Amino acid sequence: MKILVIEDEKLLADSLKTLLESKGFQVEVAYDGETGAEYALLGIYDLLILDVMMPKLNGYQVARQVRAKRCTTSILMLTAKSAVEDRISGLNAGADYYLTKPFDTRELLACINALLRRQGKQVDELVFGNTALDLDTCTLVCGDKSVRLSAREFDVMRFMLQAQDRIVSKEMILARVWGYDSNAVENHVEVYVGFLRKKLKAIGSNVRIEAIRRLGYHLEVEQG
Amino acid sequence: MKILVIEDEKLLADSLKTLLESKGFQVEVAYDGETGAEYALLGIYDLLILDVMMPKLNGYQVARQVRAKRCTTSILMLTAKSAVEDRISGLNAGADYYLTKPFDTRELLACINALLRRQGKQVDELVFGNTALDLDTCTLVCGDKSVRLSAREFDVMRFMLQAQDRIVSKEMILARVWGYDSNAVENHVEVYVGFLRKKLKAIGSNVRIEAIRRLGYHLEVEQG
DNA sequence: GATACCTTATGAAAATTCTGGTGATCGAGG
DNA sequence: CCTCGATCACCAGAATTTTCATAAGGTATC
Repeated sequence: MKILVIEDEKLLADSLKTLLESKGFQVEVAYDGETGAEYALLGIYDLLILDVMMPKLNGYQVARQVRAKRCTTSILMLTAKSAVEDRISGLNAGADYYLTKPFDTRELLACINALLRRQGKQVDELVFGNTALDLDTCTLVCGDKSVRLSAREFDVMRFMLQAQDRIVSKEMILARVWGYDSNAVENHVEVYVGFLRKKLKAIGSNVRIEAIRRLGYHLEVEQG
Repeated sequence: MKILVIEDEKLLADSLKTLLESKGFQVEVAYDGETGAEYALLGIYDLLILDVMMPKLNGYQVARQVRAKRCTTSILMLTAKSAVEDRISGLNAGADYYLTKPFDTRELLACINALLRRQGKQVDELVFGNTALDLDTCTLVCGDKSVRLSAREFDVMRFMLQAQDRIVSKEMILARVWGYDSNAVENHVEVYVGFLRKKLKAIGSNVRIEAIRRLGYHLEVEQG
């Protein structure tokens, strides 16, 4: 689970980082809105924690910018402003939750869990067509047959399943699975899609990974 | 959009119903936790608004019961209890948002919008006539028929749909889709307009791409 | 050191995209 | 109303790009 904290108060930002890392999250920090928005748009985070009052771009602007680019990462807004109007602006700008400082750390963690749960990233299996991906055992299951996936295969498969009906580009898969700063190339994705197709067929799944030229891949249920 | 309100204070429940219906939602009300949980488990609602203090089953219990049955309807908890512990219990019981009474109606509506937005129920699409361009799957949809567009076809179609009623010149399309510095020629546009017309006809769309001599192209809805 | 996994490389295959040409259509001007 | 030039539609095949499948070399792990 990757979380991006966008917060200009260094003290708070760093204590957030420490808190969240102690709970097993991967955390990165941006200290102003502009770099925050830039990071966020990579689309590799599961959650943004976003302060409102910041230099360069404020939190509302960051949220709007992120949503305008059709980035669907969950946003938790965190701010000293407690007026109702501010909460409304935050939610309308695209935030998913609004918490006012000072906040209780247990409440923050409960919010984070609620948001991640809602993303369907905490369930123990992802289902598509007649096939399920068991997140505990990294196994593809179809009827009474099943096959274990390697770590990479699993990451790629999970990302595609989470995208649901949307088309996922190879860049997105690369950024998410290999990391945006790795030097992996698109052929890696192609090879792993090949592996996955083979394993899907082996268990008799009706799920097909369809290639869409220039755009990426797309999951489909085979009709027949 | 269907909303279920579970609230024992009849006055509040009914005013919520009125408010939400005035915003175009379909609303049903349950006046205690037991019947509320029963209704909720039908799985036909897009959102539950759930009071905590209620006879028979309280809000936490309802939420837990709903989640235990793997029902993923969004839950907005609404209560007079404002202690942090209560908010944490609510979120951990499976709620997606926690609002304390008395609440501002505009804030309530902003929350509801945020929750429904997160459900991704509204697909991203451009609509014209009886036809829609699904931006997630790059597909033209008309009734129950649909056809996938190639990357170029999609770019051209999107540009025209975004132009709405305006006439778009071939230069504009070239600049926008192929890039102002490419060496593509106007015939490219003509060819792709041809492709699009064929696909529009194939799905029975009433959208026509009309050529306007010397000026460019224009979308029209065929009258019949 | 055997096994599984990840990365890199390659050529074949497939689909999209581009090209040039031909015939159809339109509108202006006589 | 007819002619002519310009514009547009359409087609078939070429060129290019993208994807697939496979193999082989590295690396980590037990």
